[in-house]
Amino acid sequence: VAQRTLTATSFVVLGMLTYAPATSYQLKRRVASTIGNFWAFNHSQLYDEPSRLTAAGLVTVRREEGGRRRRTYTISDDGRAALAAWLAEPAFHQTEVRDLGLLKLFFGSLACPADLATLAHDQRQAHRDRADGYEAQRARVAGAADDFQLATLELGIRYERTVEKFWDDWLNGRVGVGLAEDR
Amino acid sequence: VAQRTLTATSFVVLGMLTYAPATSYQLKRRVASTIGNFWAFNHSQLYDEPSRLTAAGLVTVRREEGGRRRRTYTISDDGRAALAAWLAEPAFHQTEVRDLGLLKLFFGSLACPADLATLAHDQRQAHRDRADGYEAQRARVAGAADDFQLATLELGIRYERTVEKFWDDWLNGRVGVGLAEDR
DNA sequence: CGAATCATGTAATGGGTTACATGATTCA
DNA sequence: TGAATCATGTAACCCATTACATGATTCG
Repeated sequence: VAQRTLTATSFVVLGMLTYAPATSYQLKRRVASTIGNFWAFNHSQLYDEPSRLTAAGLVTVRREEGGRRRRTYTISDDGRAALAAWLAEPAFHQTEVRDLGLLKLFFGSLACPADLATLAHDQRQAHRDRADGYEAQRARVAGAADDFQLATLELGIRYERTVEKFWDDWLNGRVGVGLAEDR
Repeated sequence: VAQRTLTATSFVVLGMLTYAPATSYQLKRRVASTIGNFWAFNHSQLYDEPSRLTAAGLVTVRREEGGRRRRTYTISDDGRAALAAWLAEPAFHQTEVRDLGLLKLFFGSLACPADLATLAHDQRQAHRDRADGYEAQRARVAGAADDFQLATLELGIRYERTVEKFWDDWLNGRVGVGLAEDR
């Protein structure tokens, strides 16, 4: 039962396994349709992390005999305890927003105006699409998902609409010092 | 002039160096007061990355003779070209929002109500503080920063207010399926 | 003048990203 | 039945995180 510091990835895997045992591919699908919306995990992470958690005794594996010899992971009591402990402790970490578009905007003075306009259009569209997608998803899963998952989705929608509006305002000259005062 | 794929960190460093040559510590300070607000870089990254960029020929170093033997980095023409090329190319990468609080909310069904309430209070306060901080900062730098940097800050403020309101609504039962319809 | 903070690095570990590979299904 | 996609992994490299360390300043 080797000890190590658990990462966000660890808790994502543990959390997903509380719903039901799963293979890495199933984890990938569960993640992709939920938190993967705003926090990307590439599939190899979801193949690696369960191994580590197994080594730490937080999940157990069972490998198929024949065929593909798939590995199915199940959360252990220790795993549930670790997850519960994490949920109970205060979350004082800063939110990270990693947005290449925003980074480019920051250095906008170095870019040519045409590229900036393209950037703004692309970003507005991308965030609008994303918001639309979330709303469609919400309509689809409204019955199945629990309130917490729906709340997460709700914040996702609000976030994307906020950013969409920002780029729209930017394109229309409504972002700037001059207008900062009128709330 | 070794070739390698440039990362976001690379462009942050290159971009910061366009303002003026800088030591790693100065980079750290410039970053901390701007994009470091929402995209964290630990200081060793800003000591490592310039070395890599030097190896790639995108910046040049000059080391002090006496005293601390500080290294001062200057962006090269190749560096400017690389930055310009990046700014000109379309940005089709998904925004990443890495928020531990949101992750905990997602798994809220596994937590006890009291911990969830604490979480919500903490998050609301944290995001409010952050928004207030940004507004203070905007007031402070309004004259000095360029429009693009101010725009970045503006989005930061809108983002934090959105999230603050989300947690506030959550605490007041105003996030949920029932109310989804009334826009 | 001692403590705290500022400033400037290096080292080690491990997690994440990318790329490589290939066996199963599905579907035209 | 061939192509495309789904599914299931492995391997290597590199960046990011953490920890370690220590010399300069500042300030009470």
